[in-house]
Amino acid sequence: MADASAILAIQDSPFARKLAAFVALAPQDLAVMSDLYRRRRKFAVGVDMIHQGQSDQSAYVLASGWACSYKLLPSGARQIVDFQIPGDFLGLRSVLFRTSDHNVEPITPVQASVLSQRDLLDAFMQTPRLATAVLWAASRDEAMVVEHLIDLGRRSAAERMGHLLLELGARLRLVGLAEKGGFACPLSQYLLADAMGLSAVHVNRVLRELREEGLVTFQRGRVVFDDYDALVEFAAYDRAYLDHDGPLLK
Amino acid sequence: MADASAILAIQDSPFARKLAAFVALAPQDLAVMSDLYRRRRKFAVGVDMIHQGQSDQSAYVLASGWACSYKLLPSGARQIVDFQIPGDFLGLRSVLFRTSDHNVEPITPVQASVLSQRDLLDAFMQTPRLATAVLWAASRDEAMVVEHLIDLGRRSAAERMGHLLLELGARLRLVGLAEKGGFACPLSQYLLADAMGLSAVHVNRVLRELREEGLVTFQRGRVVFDDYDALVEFAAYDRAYLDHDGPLLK
DNA sequence: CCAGCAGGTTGATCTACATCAGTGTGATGC
DNA sequence: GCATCACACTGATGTAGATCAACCTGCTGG
Repeated sequence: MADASAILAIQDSPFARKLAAFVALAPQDLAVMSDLYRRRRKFAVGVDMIHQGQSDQSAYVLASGWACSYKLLPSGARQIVDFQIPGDFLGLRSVLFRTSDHNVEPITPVQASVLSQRDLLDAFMQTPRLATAVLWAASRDEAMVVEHLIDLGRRSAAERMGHLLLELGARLRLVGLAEKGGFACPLSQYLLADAMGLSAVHVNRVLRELREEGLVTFQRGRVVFDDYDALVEFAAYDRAYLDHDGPLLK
Repeated sequence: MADASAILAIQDSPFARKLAAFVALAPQDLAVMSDLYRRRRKFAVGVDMIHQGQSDQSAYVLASGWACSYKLLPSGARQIVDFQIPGDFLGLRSVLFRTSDHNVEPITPVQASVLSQRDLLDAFMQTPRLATAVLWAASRDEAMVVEHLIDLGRRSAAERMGHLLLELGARLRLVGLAEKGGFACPLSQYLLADAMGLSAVHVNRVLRELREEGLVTFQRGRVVFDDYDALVEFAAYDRAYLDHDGPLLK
């Protein structure tokens, strides 16, 4: 069982901050989380954490660093499905199915807590509130994938880019990793291209356009919202979808 | 409690057939399902079953007919996220969040069983196996959305079309609604266009190309796979992803 | 101190798809 | 028996974004 200082530490973790936005967490929930959070592993940039087609994978909670989940096509093209930031689950689907249907790769050096299928189910039995919170978080992830699908299907390259940056901003704010007006962002234009179904060259042009329009500036690893409201308008971003202002379940 | 004849009837339903592919269901699971399945509603073509932005929605299980879930953009464009066929859940996310983030519309006349949040949670408490099966089904749905995202991001129009038709075939086969070599399909070229992020005009051309290549024929409401293996190859379709050959959990 | 390299930037050309503006056809209604 | 409507189909033209081929910048390492 976790001791008091560990519980204080967990309360400030990105994972707890995120779940707390969905469900008000009691001390015993935090204690269970603290136990879950214990087994840490480090991963170097570019070394896959989860492999497509491989079975018996663990799931993880990102403690620090950024990662991305992606699929490779026989043609060699790749599509990034989502980026993961601290507090995010990854590989939940890989533990439910026997084999993983996607890859996960660190973008920066990463620290993550390892969760076996057993750990997870045990934790859920102990505190149903936690299970509910995780189910909510998983549904939020699915809603983001759907939003991403809309990006690729029906939005222009510039709208997509604006939407992605707004979404990342909202997610980082939730876990305390964004300052007002911007955030530090380790994504290269190649990664952005693979996420948005564009070429790196075109990503570059789109970023220039957004900068020249005075909407956002993304340069040397920092995103700055030059005119937040105008960008929201331009990208048809639905504020309601990630910006909650309090736990949904008290 | 459901009687014996009701249990026999449920066993043949698309819903039970689908879940049985994931988890071997015991008689008491079927009894609970039969109770869930009781409250039926009918919906006419084009009348939304679930509304974007509206709260306190029910979830449904499709008993007969086809539906589609979609989002509308301020520009008036729409993107179909997925098609639903008999046995599919719909609106699971709408009951988890307070308000729905998407619409669901019947494509043909539809019969569906209504599930309140309460019904669902109660059923899960009674038979955890059923809960597991539903969680699996939800994860499969998410995997399909991800695959659809790959379509839009990195596959050509023709590959997308091939992929969609193969996927629909596999899903229909699972619930006993496809014959070998093809299936009845009520989707208009407009619906296909909205699903694949194309114009209806281009859908028409793509269908012609696939037909002329001798891969698939989609005409007057029937899809016929002229050369299944070649189409799988062409569309880079991963057979493993929907074609299971037995319950994953005994 | 320079070599090598990853990432960013720019211009020229090509192409897959959209858009527009029709024609054809079979089902439904009065 | 003709009007209407939904859907399928076709050709001409326009455009967003890909691809190729440079060059530039700031790091890292020997």
